Amino acid sequence: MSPRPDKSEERKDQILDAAADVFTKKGLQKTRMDDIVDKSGLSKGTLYWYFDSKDDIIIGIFERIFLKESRDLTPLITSEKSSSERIYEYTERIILDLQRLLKFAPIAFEFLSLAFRTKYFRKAFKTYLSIHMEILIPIIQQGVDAGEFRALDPFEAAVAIGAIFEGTVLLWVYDKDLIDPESHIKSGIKFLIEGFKS
Amino acid sequence: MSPRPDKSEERKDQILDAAADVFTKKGLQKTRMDDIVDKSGLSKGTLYWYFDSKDDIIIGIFERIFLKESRDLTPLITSEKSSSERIYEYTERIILDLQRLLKFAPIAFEFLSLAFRTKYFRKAFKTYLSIHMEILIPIIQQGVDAGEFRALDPFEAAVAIGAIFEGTVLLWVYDKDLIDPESHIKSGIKFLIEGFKS
DNA sequence: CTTATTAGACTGACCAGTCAGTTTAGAATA
DNA sequence: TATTCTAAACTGACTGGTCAGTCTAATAAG
Repeated sequence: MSPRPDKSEERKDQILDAAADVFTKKGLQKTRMDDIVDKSGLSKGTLYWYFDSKDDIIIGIFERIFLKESRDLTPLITSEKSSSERIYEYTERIILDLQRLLKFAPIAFEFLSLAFRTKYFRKAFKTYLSIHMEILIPIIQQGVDAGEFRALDPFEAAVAIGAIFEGTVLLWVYDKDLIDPESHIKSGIKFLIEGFKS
Repeated sequence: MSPRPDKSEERKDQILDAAADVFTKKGLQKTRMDDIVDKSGLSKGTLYWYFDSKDDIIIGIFERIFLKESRDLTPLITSEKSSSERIYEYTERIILDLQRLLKFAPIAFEFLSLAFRTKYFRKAFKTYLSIHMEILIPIIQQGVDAGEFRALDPFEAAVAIGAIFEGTVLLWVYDKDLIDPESHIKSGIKFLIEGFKS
């Protein structure tokens, strides 16, 4: 069809790479389309050829960070190992991706405030949470059934685990010198698992 | 001295009331000075008589939310009660203020992203965290000393408690139908305390 | 030669902040 | 007690810069 080779994926990546970089440095709002133009080495016309608007680019970045790279954690649900071990493994896997995510923390919180104002983001975050809950709840339920954990509400326990993950990152934002996300997530999860067992 | 009674405190409050309202509804960035003008019933000139800039008003709002209303929690450090009881009481006190804080959640996350970009906010959040850590750590240390808790790092434990608070609120932002901040904070803290004891 | 792609100058809406002037409440004066 | 006087308090039309998005012309691949 096209008399020229389709470079659209390459170009879109090029634009999103540049945008991610500038957005992270300057913030979503303070970033100008011209900043992305300069950083990408393309022109404004090209940017608008591939993306309809700044918001469109913002959503592209969001999906890249939060949705695209969803490692498949479902095998953990049916593993042979004990529930505790599987939760620790889940923790390890999340932590593997943590450095990448922390780099985007500055804009992550801007996305979060968008969750209050636009339906798209509200829905996306809801999905993000439910994916993780649907992995954790069965694992915990199995732990209860097997007598490994005491009688507890698996949903409440899963929420507590999620809170440790997210909350530790938040405390790190409060004080990046004081909090080490990796080790404090690990110790927090350990405390919880002990609590599940007692 | 002044040929007219000093209404500056009243006026500043009036402006901040209006600003808090509009900021929460529209966001820091999307809010126009004219929105605050309309809401406050004052004129633009008056706004700039009392505040130097929009940023100045934003900082005023921030301090009102995060710094002014710091209930005094220090008595908990030296109470007669057990460490667990004191942590539960600390939890109850935080929860008392939770509804007010959740109302401001939409802008709280905008403040958080400012923590990455401006020194003032970075410092303020650091202070906020240290205030809470300085209450929790001694309580936990006493629990360890008294044999109520197993040998654990009081700082790590305090971070875990803080993470439950902040993280539960974050999960609530992800899905406001699924998460009930009040009850999930309580259950999360309970799991941790059990973990401290085991 | 056709058409996807690229370039970047340009437009117009928007909005923080300004400023020249007006009003007000109390102080000073007589 | 009535009458200036003063400075703080207030007003809102205006300005100047900014920036998302558009448009037209140029380019180059096939």
